[in-house]
Amino acid sequence: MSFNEAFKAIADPNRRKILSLLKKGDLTAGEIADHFAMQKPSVSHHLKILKQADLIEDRRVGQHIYYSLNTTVFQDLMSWFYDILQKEGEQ
Amino acid sequence: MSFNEAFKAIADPNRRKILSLLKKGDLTAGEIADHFAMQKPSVSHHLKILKQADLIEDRRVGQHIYYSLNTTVFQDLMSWFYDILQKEGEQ
DNA sequence: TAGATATTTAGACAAATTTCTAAATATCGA
DNA sequence: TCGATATTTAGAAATTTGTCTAAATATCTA
Repeated sequence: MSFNEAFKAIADPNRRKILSLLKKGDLTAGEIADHFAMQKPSVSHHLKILKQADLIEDRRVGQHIYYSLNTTVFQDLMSWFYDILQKEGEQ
Repeated sequence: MSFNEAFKAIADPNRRKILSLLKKGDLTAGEIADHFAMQKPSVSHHLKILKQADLIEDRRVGQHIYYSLNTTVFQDLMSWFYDILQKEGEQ
């Protein structure tokens, strides 16, 4: 179910940028928002979509909510690409 | 420019299905449309989006237009995934 | 050249998406 | 407990997307 959600999630350049930021380490919602021109509620919305697609996880630490990459779904997406690129007979 | 277009193109499940069909071999627009419940102009629209994203190519043979995969852009998309999955220090 | 077949283009419309502002919720620290 | 800070939720507006029908274009064959 989250396979299609994940593909839709990464279709947005802002969300791909969020994923790239999180690759370097966990960040709070506010720290992520600092990298964008859009308002915080908009960033929050993108975070929600990434979370629903299981591409990121969150944990609250006091007032802050930390976001981190969840790489397991990425593997599934990669598999789809591998499958497309594989030649007939190689599968 | 077509990097973002490609990510958007593969976000749609019907378009991913078209790509999977073409993996097995080239098909005409009509043959592709036969695999879907939607009308031919809708399929044609999806083919146009995939073509603009450089994910497929077309060539006319008489009345038919054959579509085929263009795998070069897939490599670029894969690279993005690789980069996300790579751990810090491994890059 | 006329009719049939294959496909795309045009234009309309509903649904989904992206962004915003305002308000709500959660937590901290004095 | 109160005010400040961090973040999300709600709801509205503009844009984009996916699909349809009708019409146009291209090619083949008799």
